[in-house]
Amino acid sequence: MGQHPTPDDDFPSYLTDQQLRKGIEAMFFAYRGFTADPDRILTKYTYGRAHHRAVHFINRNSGTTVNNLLHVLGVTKQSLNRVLRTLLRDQLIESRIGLRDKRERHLFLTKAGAELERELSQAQRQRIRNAYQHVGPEAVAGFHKVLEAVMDPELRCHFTSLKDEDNE
Amino acid sequence: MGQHPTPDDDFPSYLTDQQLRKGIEAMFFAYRGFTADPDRILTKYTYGRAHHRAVHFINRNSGTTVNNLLHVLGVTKQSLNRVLRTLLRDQLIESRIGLRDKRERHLFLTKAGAELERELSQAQRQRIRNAYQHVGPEAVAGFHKVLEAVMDPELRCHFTSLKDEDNE
DNA sequence: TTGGAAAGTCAACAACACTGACATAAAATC
DNA sequence: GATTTTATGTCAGTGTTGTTGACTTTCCAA
Repeated sequence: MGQHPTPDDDFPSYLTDQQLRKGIEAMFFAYRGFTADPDRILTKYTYGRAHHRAVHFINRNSGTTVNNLLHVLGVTKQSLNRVLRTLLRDQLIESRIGLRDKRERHLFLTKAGAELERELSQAQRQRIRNAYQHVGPEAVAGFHKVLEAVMDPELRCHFTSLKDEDNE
Repeated sequence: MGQHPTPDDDFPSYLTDQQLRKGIEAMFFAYRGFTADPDRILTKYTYGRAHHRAVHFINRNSGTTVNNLLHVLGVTKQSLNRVLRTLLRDQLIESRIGLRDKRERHLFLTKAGAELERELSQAQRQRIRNAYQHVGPEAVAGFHKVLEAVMDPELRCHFTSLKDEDNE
């Protein structure tokens, strides 16, 4: 099954189990590279990947609530709270009580938090930029298509909602 | 910088910081989907993602040594050893002393280990297959190009060496 | 024969996820 | 107005996965 040596229209060669496994391994190795630069930087601050993710999405969606953030990140509030507490303690983020709904806390980056975010995202962007430049726009378009198709549908809405904001 | 509103040849629109950030977030959400199915299965066995990775690469490269495996996985021998110990205990893998070099341990999947590997990879392949089918071969080719370009050069050799074996 | 590589083990630790339980405040509903 | 639900925060405990450092055994090779 899937090991068909002579591909035809019904069974295209890019859908063999071997090709799929190549894609799986490429995803594994690429994700390592994808997180390598920020991880290296974060060790300087005794922070981890979770802090990066929090800072990234607070910058991306300034004023987001805790509840929204933990849905986007897909973690429990206890797990997120641990990260937010250290970021608040170190004054990298700010938490403001909601105006309409006073139960909600809206999260913002401080000046120092924005600086950290920039340092992390610059390194990560540089790697992606190099890769994009190397392969060209058509490959990048395909890359985006596949990634979106691989997402869970319920996670995809978080992504596309962010994407729509870009198109303003 | 990078927020150029009117892209030209020197600064193509697919290399703006916004586009790069989209790619970064797509990678984040897609990786979640990518690991979701195996993770769900693994909880049944009280195993984790590290067990999946070990089983995957032992299946991929049957008879591999511990040293080779920890280079591919990018973890310390202590971390890998903990995983291998439980897999040995549960008789999912086998460790044979090397014939030429008796210090080396060559790792093999048992029947039960091969079954687990199949269960995990089938779920993961199905998701990738659906994505590939949905976007078509050109997008898949671009996907592979970008992933390979994102990898660290020293990790890429592990990937390409695996890839070359496919082409036998 | 000696040096060093390969493998395994033990201990300690840290990051990051989980569950469960509990508290507080405020909104929403009955 | 009383009750329920929601949003948040916190405490305790647990598990996986990674790390360092130290130590031993085995064994190839110079």
